[in-house]
Amino acid sequence: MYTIGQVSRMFRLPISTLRYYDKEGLFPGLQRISGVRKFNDTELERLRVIECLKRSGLEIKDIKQFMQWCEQGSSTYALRYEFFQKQQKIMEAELEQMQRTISMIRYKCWYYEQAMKDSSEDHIQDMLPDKLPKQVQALYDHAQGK
Amino acid sequence: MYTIGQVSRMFRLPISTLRYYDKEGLFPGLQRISGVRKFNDTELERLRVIECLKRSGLEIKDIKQFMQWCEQGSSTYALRYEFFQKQQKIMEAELEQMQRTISMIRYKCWYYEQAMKDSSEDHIQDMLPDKLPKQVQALYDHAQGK
DNA sequence: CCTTGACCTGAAGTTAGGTTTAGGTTCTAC
DNA sequence: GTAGAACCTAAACCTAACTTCAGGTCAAGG
Repeated sequence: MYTIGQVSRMFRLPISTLRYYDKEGLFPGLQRISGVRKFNDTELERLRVIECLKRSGLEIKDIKQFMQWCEQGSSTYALRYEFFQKQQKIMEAELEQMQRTISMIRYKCWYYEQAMKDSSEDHIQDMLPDKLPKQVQALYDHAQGK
Repeated sequence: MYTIGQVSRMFRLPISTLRYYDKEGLFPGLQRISGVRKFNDTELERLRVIECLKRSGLEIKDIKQFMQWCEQGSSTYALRYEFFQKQQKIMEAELEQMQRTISMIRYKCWYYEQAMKDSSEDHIQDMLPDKLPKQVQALYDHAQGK
């Protein structure tokens, strides 16, 4: 069993954040001994899940809902399964978006490298929108979702 | 040349957002005719870049800085190049993080599918941390950054 | 003339996810 | 028995990125 200070150090999260999560209901059933929070392995695992779900863009209230389902036992497996299925689809779409964003940024890197060499953007502008060098054209097209 | 209403429709952005961007200095040198904003192709291209940079997680003030460099002409190519280089590195790290997050979510999908079949998590818990089915173990390990 | 639609402004309001503050308890060591 | 460390609470504060509001200008159509 761990105190809030120990958990804070283990996860490199401010104590205030852990208390905030608790207040928001992210640790239903968290044990307390004379008012002091006691985190056990269940809570550590939950905290790992919280960090993952936060990274996936979910809001605290949705994470709270999930934790409540966990608290309710095996009757909510189906709900929890759907929850992750849905989030998986969202994340896969976001991944694609992110890859397009990266293509745009890589294209811009090439663009300014070239602009530095030429001391001008004119030469590049003449190649737009479909006469760029092959590799660069691929980035450019990918960025536009083509 | 386009009015704010036309640009709003073209980009599916609220008019208030475009005005906010302007107020924050994201369109330096935006033309006005008797007080009314007139967006031309330069601003449309800038808006595309703004959306990309926002997706990449940059703050308005950083985007503003970039737009000011654009306004200053060819003397700032090197700065703009570095700007995108830096952002590229950030995004590539974020992409990896995101892929780990997706692995975790895919693992959880499998987990609850299995839990539903077994009507219990016990069987799965016994396989942790390294006796999961091969494909699932790969997801699990990847999620932990291994 | 006057109404309608599209634009303008500055200022206040909103939201999420925390963080900070002020004041209080509890345990351990000297 | 008192000092310090580590915990507790409620409530106020913070920030970014918008959004809403209240009030005003201006051009075109009936």
